[in-house]
Amino acid sequence: MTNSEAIYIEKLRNSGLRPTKQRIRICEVLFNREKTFHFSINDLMKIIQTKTNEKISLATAYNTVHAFKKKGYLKEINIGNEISYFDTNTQSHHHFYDNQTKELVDINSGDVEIKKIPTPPNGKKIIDAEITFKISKE
Amino acid sequence: MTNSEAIYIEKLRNSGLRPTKQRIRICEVLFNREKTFHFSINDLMKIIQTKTNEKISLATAYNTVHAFKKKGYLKEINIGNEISYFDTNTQSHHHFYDNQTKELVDINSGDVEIKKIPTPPNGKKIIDAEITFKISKE
DNA sequence: TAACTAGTTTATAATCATTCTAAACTACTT
DNA sequence: AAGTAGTTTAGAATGATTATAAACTAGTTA
Repeated sequence: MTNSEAIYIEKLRNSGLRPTKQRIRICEVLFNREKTFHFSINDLMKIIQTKTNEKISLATAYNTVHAFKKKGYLKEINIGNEISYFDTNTQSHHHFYDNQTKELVDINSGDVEIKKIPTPPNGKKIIDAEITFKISKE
Repeated sequence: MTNSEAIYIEKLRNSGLRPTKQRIRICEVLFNREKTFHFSINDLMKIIQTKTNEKISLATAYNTVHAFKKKGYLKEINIGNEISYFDTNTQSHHHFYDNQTKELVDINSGDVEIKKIPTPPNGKKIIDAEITFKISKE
């Protein structure tokens, strides 16, 4: 057992999720990284198929990613509506979105500031604000 | 022929789109309004079925909405990735999005101001910036 | 260790929005 | 009146996601 495995087993147990082979593999793929990571379920499947011998079923990938999202380890990002992207950076932050390449790039929270905030409709409160800066080739 | 029909026929012709029955009906549903209007293809189908005797096929609804988008009469909005919404307000503007009710509300451009704008990645330029304020019950 | 139970995984089927297809139809031109 | 290019249409196809239900497994208890 590698060192990181032990960490993920701990993490999963603490979240009330049983540390199964599949979940540990997915943790390693997603969280064993320097930078935060954007991915689709399809990306995740490809990475697992390439880097691991074990097969993980598509349903498990969906189940696990949703479980991790529920626990706050992943954030779902909805841009360009075709498919869902997930982000290992779960803090509120903003994105560049390249319409041509469909690439998503995190923006450091400090690099953006909203000056004037609008009044929400009656009986509602603002719980989050996210800016998408659409970009294209110069 | 009503007055508005004539206007839409003109508008369609000027855009290089043949003024068919179906397109004129859709224009009336979408553009004969005081306020700007958010809708899904499904919404549009329902409205047409309710308010019109003529049936319009689903494919035509998609074709027409996409044609109108291409001509700049509609704007596609991608929030909460399940389905596409379209907006008759084609200017760059911001939205409140109610996660519970899935409702989308326009924000007046003057009510929001971005103070600090991040530097885009190399070779890219920012073409648009849109803020989504997620709201929920107080 | 053996047996139990609730939580998981899995292959497959089902669903739902959207796009494709190809045949019938129609606006506009000549 | 005929031609042709653009449109509409029903239905099939696609692709992401979710549901299903049977097989499997982690953790508990005896």
